[in-house]
Amino acid sequence: MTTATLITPASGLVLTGGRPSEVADFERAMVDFFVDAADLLGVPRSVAAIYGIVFASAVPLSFADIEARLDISKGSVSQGLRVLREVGAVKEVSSQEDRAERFEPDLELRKMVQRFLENRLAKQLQTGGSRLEQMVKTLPKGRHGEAAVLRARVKQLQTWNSKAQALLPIAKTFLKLGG
Amino acid sequence: MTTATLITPASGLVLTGGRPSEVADFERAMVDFFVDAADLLGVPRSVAAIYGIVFASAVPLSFADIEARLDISKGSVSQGLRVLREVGAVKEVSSQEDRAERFEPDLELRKMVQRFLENRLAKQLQTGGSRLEQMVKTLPKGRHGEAAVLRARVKQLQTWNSKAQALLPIAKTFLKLGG
DNA sequence: AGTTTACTTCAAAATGAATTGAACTAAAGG
DNA sequence: CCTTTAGTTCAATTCATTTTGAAGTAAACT
Repeated sequence: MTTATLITPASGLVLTGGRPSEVADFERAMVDFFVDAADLLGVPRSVAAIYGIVFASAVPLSFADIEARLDISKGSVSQGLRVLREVGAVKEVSSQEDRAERFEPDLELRKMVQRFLENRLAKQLQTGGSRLEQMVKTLPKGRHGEAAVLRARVKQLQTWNSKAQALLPIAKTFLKLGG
Repeated sequence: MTTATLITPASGLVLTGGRPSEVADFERAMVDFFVDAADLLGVPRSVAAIYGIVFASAVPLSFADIEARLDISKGSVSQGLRVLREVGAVKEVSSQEDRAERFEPDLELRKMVQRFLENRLAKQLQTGGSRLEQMVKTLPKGRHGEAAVLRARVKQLQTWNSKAQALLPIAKTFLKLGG
């Protein structure tokens, strides 16, 4: 088997194959797109890459396809697919051809974004909120204006925290429009 | 010097001292708050911790104060402060007492958040946009409905990308209200 | 001029996260 | 049943990022 190995500039990942190079280019671009997003969203790059390669295929991909196109180990593919299945980003479809599992994108992006907002942002804002309560309790009651300064700072954080909380549902609604 | 060493549960950082423990508690909570946020925003934890300890003090802190309270190396303090000065999160104030530099929080949080939105989110959305253009160019023109499937997927990403772009200014405005 | 104090630099060490791959399980095919 | 194919698991490795600390610079005292 002839194996041209191409380095994807941005993702640092590798796509292999002797397949038509427009396809490789397209896949590369798609993988890079999701890998970039992954950095932002705090998801492991390999997981994003797997999602990208699945998203870039019009037909469901097998485990082996993914392994070959990204040139990553079986172990990584297995773990990556597990994560993606768990969050519902990818689903298994049965194939008549052989007994290999095949994967295609499942959730709409909207739902994934929404889930991200829920899990990462909302949760974070919430634990931030309780930390702030904790802070209010431990506010040093020193003399001078010092205590006042610190109280003001905590208040500032609380204001910010609730604004962010208020923004979340707005963002959700906004992203929902139009689909 | 008696040195009680306390482990901060969430940040994994350490605060040392024989100082009144309410103050330590308060500082710990503040440092944890910012360290949590740092994870979300993709800033190194030690940098966030330094900002936190500075934010938790009603009076400007010296280099040595920071080093001692967080129990981190001089090198880390130096680098962390450099980053914070560069982004304007912290500023140097002169002290009459001695020739040590002192630091206090500079930018309002609002500006820091705004700067984050600009730099990380806006930039990301923009490079995502150009990747998408690239993808359109390399869309494989295979027969069947396959090409159509892929075109639809790219379109979906574009829609999402522009929605997010549109959301940014809204978020900015919203966060600005009330200050 | 020499010493101390205050900080910076950067190569090396530590840490932590992602990745590999070999051993394993399970189901299908013969 | 025995073999093959398909995928999982997890200890060990690799890789990237952070952190350290020792050596260096520079300004302020004396």
